[in-house]
Amino acid sequence: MAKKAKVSIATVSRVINHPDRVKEETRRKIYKAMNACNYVYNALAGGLSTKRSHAIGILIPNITNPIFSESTRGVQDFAGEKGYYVISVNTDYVYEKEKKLVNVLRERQVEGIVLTTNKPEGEIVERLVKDRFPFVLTYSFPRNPKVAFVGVDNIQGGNKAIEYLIGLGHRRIGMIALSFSLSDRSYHRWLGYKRCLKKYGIPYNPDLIIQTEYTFEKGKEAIKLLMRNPDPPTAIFCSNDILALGAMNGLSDMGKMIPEDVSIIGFDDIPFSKFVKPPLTSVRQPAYDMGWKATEVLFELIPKKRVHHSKHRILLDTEVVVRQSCMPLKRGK
Amino acid sequence: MAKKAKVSIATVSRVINHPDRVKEETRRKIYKAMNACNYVYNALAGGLSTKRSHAIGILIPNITNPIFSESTRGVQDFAGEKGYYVISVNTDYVYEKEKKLVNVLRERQVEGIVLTTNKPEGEIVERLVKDRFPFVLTYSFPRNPKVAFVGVDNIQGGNKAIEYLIGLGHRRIGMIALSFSLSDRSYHRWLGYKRCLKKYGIPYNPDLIIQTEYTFEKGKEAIKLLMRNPDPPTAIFCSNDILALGAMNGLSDMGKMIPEDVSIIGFDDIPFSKFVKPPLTSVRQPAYDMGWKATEVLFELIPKKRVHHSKHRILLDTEVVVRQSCMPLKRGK
DNA sequence: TTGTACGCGTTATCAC
DNA sequence: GTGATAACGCGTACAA
Repeated sequence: MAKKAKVSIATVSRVINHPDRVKEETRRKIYKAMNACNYVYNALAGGLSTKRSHAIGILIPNITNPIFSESTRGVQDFAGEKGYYVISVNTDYVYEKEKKLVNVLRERQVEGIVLTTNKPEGEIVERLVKDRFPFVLTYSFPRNPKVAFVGVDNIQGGNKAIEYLIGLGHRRIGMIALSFSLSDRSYHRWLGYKRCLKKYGIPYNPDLIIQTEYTFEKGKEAIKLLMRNPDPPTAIFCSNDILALGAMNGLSDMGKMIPEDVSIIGFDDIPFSKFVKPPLTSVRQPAYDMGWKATEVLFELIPKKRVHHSKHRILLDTEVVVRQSCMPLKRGK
Repeated sequence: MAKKAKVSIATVSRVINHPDRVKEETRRKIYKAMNACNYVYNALAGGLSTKRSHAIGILIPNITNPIFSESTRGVQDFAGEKGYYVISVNTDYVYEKEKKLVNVLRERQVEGIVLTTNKPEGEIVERLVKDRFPFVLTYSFPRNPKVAFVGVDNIQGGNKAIEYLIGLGHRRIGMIALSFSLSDRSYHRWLGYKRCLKKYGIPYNPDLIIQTEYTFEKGKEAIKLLMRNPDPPTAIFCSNDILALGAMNGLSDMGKMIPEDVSIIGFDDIPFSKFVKPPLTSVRQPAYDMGWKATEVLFELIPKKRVHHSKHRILLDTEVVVRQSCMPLKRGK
C-alpha cells in the first residue's frame, strides 16, 4: 500500500477522520499517495473496528407496490441524511422469508431494522425484543406496547371508509380484501368495516366479503363474483388501491358505471389513483412520512437511550380523500 | 464469547462453513453454545477476511418510479438467489449525487454495481472502467463498447412509437419529453421520433416538443401548452407513461376525448397504464428482465474472466403494446 | 478431527 | 504531530 510508500499508517486514519489534526504537508502527501494507488476507503473494516456498520435494513413485502416504494424512499432519505445506507429486502408476504431475511440483515450487522411483518406478535418480533435489537414496525400494528411502531390505525381507516359510504346512504356495502392470512392490515380494515356496520345497525353479511390476492386481476375477478350476488352491493370497500383499480376495471367490463351503479372506495391513495377515470376515492396513508418517521424513531432507539415508549408509537392520521368514484345512493335502490 | 466457553475457536468457523468436517459431537456442542449466547454471524468480518462482501449496489434515479422499482426487483431477485444482497440508492437524476453514491457504494465494498446514469460517457463510468470495477449499465446506452449494458434501444423505441402513429395516419405529432438534460433516455426517444419523421418526409416542428420534469402535473401542464398551438397535434408521444397519464388527464380537463380528439402513446408500459381509461398504448420496456439480466451479466463480470464483450451488450426488445389511447386519424383533420 | 497463529483494513490508545 | 500496536470477528494455512 502506497500509504507506507511515503510515510506512516495510522496517520492515514487521521487524515480520513480528523484531517485538521495532521500537518498540512503530510496530509497532502497522503492525499497524493491515496489517489496514486486509487485508494478507496473500506467502510466494512472501519465498521468492524468501530462496531458500527452505518447501515440499517428495511424489510417490506414488495418494493414494486407503490405504497412500499414510497415509504422505502422515506427511510432512504432520512437514513441518507444521517450518513447511513439501507439494505432493502422483499418478503412477498411470506413469513418464512421474513424470518430468514431478518437474520440476513442482522448478519450484515445492520444497526436497526424498519420492519413490516404480517405477524407483529410473531416469533420474529419476539426474538428481536428479546435480543434488544433496535427495530421499528411499520404498517402492521403490534399489541405489545414495548415495540416501536409508526403507521396508521387500520381499524380506524376501515371505519372511516365505511362511515363515508354510509353517510352517502349506502347500506349494502361489499368488501374486497387482501387475504387476512396474508395481511393483518387487511384484516384490521375489515374489522373497522364490521364495527362500523354494527354501529349503524346494519347486519353483517359474509357473502359480501371476498378475500383475495394482491393483483389487479384478482380485484377484477372478485368484483365479478360480488356482483353476481342476487342482491349485489351498491358500494365496495377495497382494502387497497390496486384491488380497487382492478375492481373498477371489472365493473366497466360488465358495463357498470362508476359511481352511478356502484361506488368504490380504496385504501392507500397511491399516486395513480387520482389518474384513473373516475379518480378513485381512497383512504390516504401517508407512506413517505411513515418511512421517514419510522427511521427517525429507529435512530432514537439505536443509541438505546431508554426513551419513553409512548414516544415510539406514532399513529399517523388516515383521511378519506374524496374524488369521484363514490356518490350518494340513489333512491329506490 | 461462549465459543471458548466450551471448546475451540477456529472450529466454530468450520462449523459455519464446513459443518461436515467437524465431529458430530463437538458440532452440536458448538451449536448449543451459539444460541446460548444468541450468537449472530458477522458477515462483515467474514467479508473482510475473504475480501468478498457478497453485496452489490444498485443506483437508480428514483425507486418510486414503477419502472425502476420493477427493475430493482429484478436485480434483488437474481442477487438473492446467489446469496448476495443489494444496497439501493436514489440519485434523483442529479449527477453529483450519482458520483457521490457510487463512491459510497464502493466504500461499502460492493462487488459490483448495476448503474443507471444520465451520462454513460461521463467521468463516473470512465473512472469505473479505469479502475476495472465490475458494473453494468441499465437504461442508458453507452457508446463505449467496453462497458456492459442491458437495456433497450431507446432510439428504436421512439421510432416504433412514431411509426405506429404515422401508420395510423397522423402527421402532426407532438412530443412531451422528460428534459433531455435530465435523461438521455428521453433524448434518444426524441431522436427516434425525429428520425422517423424524416423517414416519412414529415417536417420537424420544434414547437411540438416540450421538455419537462417527471411528474403527472408537468405532463398535464405540457399538454395544455401543446394544445394551445394554432395548429395542434393530433397525436402525442410521451417519453414515459407518467407524463402520458398526466397528459391524458390534462386533455380530459380540456374536454378533449382520447383517442377521438387526440391519440396518446406512452413509453415504459408501467403496470398502471392498462388501468386508466382509455387504457394507454405504450412502448413496452421489460424492466424486470432488464434488472435480472443486468445482474446476471454483473455476476459474470465479477470473477473478471475476460468474457467476450459482445455478450455484455444485451439489447432487449421494445414493443408497442396497443391498447385504446390511439386511433386512426379522422379524414379532414 | 481440532487448535495456533496470522492477516484482512480500520480505529483507538498510548507512547514518542 | 506522528508512529507502534492491540483490538474487531472471521477465514485459512499449518501444525498437532
